[in-house]
Amino acid sequence: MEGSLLVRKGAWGKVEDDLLRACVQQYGEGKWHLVPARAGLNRCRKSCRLRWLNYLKPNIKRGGFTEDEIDMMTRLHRLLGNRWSLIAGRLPGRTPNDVKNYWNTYIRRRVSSHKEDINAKPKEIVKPHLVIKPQPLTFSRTSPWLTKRFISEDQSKAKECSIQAHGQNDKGDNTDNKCNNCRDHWWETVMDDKGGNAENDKCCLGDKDGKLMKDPNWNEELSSLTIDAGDFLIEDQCWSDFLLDVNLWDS
DNA sequence: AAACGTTGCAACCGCTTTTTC
DNA sequence: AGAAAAAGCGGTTGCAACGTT
Repeated sequence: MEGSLLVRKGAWGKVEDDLLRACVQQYGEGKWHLVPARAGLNRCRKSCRLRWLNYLKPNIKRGGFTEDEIDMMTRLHRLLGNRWSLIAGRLPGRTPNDVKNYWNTYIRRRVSSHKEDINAKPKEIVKPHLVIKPQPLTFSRTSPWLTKRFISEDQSKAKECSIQAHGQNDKGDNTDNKCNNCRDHWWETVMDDKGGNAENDKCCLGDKDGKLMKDPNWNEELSSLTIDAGDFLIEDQCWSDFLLDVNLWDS
């Protein structure tokens, strides 16, 4: 189908929209290569996906951007650059295409006019921003983290130990068996915003005071870090949120 | 009223990344 | 492990609507 000369291009009609909407409602999002056939549309998968994501999706917000949204967008752009999908992910109801279009019209214009103002004034020195990016961790071959001792057979064990281990450990240390179970699993959920929750993350990464654990087998650089997690994380917030927000509001 | 310029948005294109086999 | 297919992303284009001369 895709690449065929018969595939329709250009603006979508109401009938096509209805067919696509009905198809997604019936089969759900995804499997876009099947959508044209399922919906009876003479469109390529890319076109169907784009139409759904940018226009037909139910929660899409229409109309102008609010001041708050513009402020957020500006900060996020300063932090992330042209990563429109990431920026849109932080603006509920806005699509990457919306954000990109808005930026390219309103804000770029505003920035360029601002630059003209700046050119009239003496130049100020701009401090470079520190961008925190995920770094690969390295473990030695003999690290217990890579041996069977730390690989669980049952994922439910992780949840179980998170619930059981902490708060019931009257010594408050991480050396008992329950906490070893917990340590087995923290990496499975630490970057998972949806599945995990902040409470579990704090639990799995830290001791009862919210301090990040120091494990003798950790990479040296990592083990030198001791961060008071409880001071930063608020309810329902995850580590990825925290890392982003640090850069976002510290500018 | 007509010609021309500008704007805003939807859609396309090509490339990269991820997933599947 | 590697190839192919699918998904995702950002840059760019096309065009209708609107404003200006």
